[in-house]
Amino acid sequence: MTARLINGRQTSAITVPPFDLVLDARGRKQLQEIAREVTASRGQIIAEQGEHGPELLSLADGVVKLSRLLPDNRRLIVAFRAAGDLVSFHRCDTPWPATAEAISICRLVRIRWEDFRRLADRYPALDRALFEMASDEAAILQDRLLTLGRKTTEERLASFLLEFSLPSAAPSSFNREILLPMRRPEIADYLGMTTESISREFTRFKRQRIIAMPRPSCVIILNRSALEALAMGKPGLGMKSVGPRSLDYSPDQSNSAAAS
Amino acid sequence: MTARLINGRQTSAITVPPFDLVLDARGRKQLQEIAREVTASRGQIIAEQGEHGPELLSLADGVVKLSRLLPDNRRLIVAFRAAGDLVSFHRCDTPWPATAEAISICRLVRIRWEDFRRLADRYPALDRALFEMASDEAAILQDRLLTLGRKTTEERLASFLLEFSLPSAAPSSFNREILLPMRRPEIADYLGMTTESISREFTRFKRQRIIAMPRPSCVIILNRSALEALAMGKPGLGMKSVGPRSLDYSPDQSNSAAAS
DNA sequence: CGGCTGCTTGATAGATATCAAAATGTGTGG
DNA sequence: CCACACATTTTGATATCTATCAAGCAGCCG
Repeated sequence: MTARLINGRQTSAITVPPFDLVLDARGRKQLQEIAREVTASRGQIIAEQGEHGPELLSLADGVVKLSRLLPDNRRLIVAFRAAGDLVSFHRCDTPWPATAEAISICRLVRIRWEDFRRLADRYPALDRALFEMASDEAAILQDRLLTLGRKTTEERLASFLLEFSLPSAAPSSFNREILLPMRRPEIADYLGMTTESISREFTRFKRQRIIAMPRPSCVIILNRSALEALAMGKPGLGMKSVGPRSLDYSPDQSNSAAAS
Repeated sequence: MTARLINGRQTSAITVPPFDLVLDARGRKQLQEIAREVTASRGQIIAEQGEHGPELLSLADGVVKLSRLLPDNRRLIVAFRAAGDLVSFHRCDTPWPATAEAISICRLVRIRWEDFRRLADRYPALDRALFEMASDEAAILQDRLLTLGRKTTEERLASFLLEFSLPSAAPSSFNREILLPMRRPEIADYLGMTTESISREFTRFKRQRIIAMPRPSCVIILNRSALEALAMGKPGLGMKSVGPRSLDYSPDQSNSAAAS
């Protein structure tokens, strides 16, 4: 029943948080007028990679996974989206770069690009907001690239758990508990590993008292700093090995170039 | 001498290609007025991860690598930039998400964010262009994520070679030849592998007559379709193994959700 | 209380990193 | 222009991680 959210966020009326922020009351009203709501349930494909969608999609509630496929079915989940997120940031004249699939009951807000553009012409801040979202997204993807390219399975899972626990301003007992809306194979496809490896690393974390796990979908962080050390790849703090190393390309001159 | 470019593109005056495209003559002139040119040579750090740069940087000439670092020196090159590219797409109030380093002699165009914003207020198309660049970047990063997360070393190197050969509209003999501005350790850090593995895969490709390599920095593509098959992970066309497979999460209902 | 589906665990194989050394390329100075 | 010295790349032998293959366990729903 109650749709599980990644972090317990909750929305009710038709709103698109990132855009609402930069609009005045009138703009918000116009946004609502061009917005339509639909729902999807677990397993439903919301948009397919390669397909040209005439609409911008925002997620009001639920969780969506964005994934890319190789011809032989190897798959990688590029991102999970939660309430308040835009499903994808691709430009309107470009096909969907990934397939979007609901992994829980979702409420989606649809806005036709055409209508959005008209609104954006009146509120240039919308374009700026779009840019900022896309650029934040790029930074996050860069981080994930480092994770998939250079971290061990242990470090990847640690990074994953921290990513899905709240930012943890005050370490209240609440955000120690993570309710995972995705299943093992989805975590595996998100981290570029196999279900089995995910499971083994979970077990290892449990044995080391870094986490507890009353159910497979609920992880309780017992030792956040250990997780953080692992996620950053801090050497000598529980690492299995040093992992691939990188040669240093010593700059053959003093550094002080463009950046003022 | 002649700075080696990734793809032989060439620029001369102070221009910022992606912006020039959406500006009129007057706008281009104003852009030139707020732009300053500097140069950097191989090994010079242009901007450091975490640092707040007050300027937008565009690359007029040369090649730059953008990399992220783990505390124990594992490193991943997030992207290479070539003539005409913006070095980074991060928003101005955000620190550099990666370190930028010149890997050949570079001519950089600097524009203060402050000045750029003033211009963008007059030319909203600039913000839109920025968005489109960032969103294209995100799509490319998603692709790289799939490459690093799910492809074998062989497939990754194939993807890499194709990425750095020209788009190949007409298969002229020219774009069969790739001049690599980066060295083995840099290719390794780009693909999340080791120098040795890169070298071994190159050797294998040579033995299979897929490429020729007169010098380490020059690769000639002899069999592009074989490379393409490998890069996509086509099964049964020279693959070493099937790689990790992904379970199917069969949607428990017919698909036809939000996308009209 | 079955029968599932999804998760965990175990044994093994294979891919790729690591360590070490040889070969090749590149640049410099005579 | 050639020879030498250093940097880079390639090759080889081995270890290790993680995927693969194969059962066994739970939790869940009918």
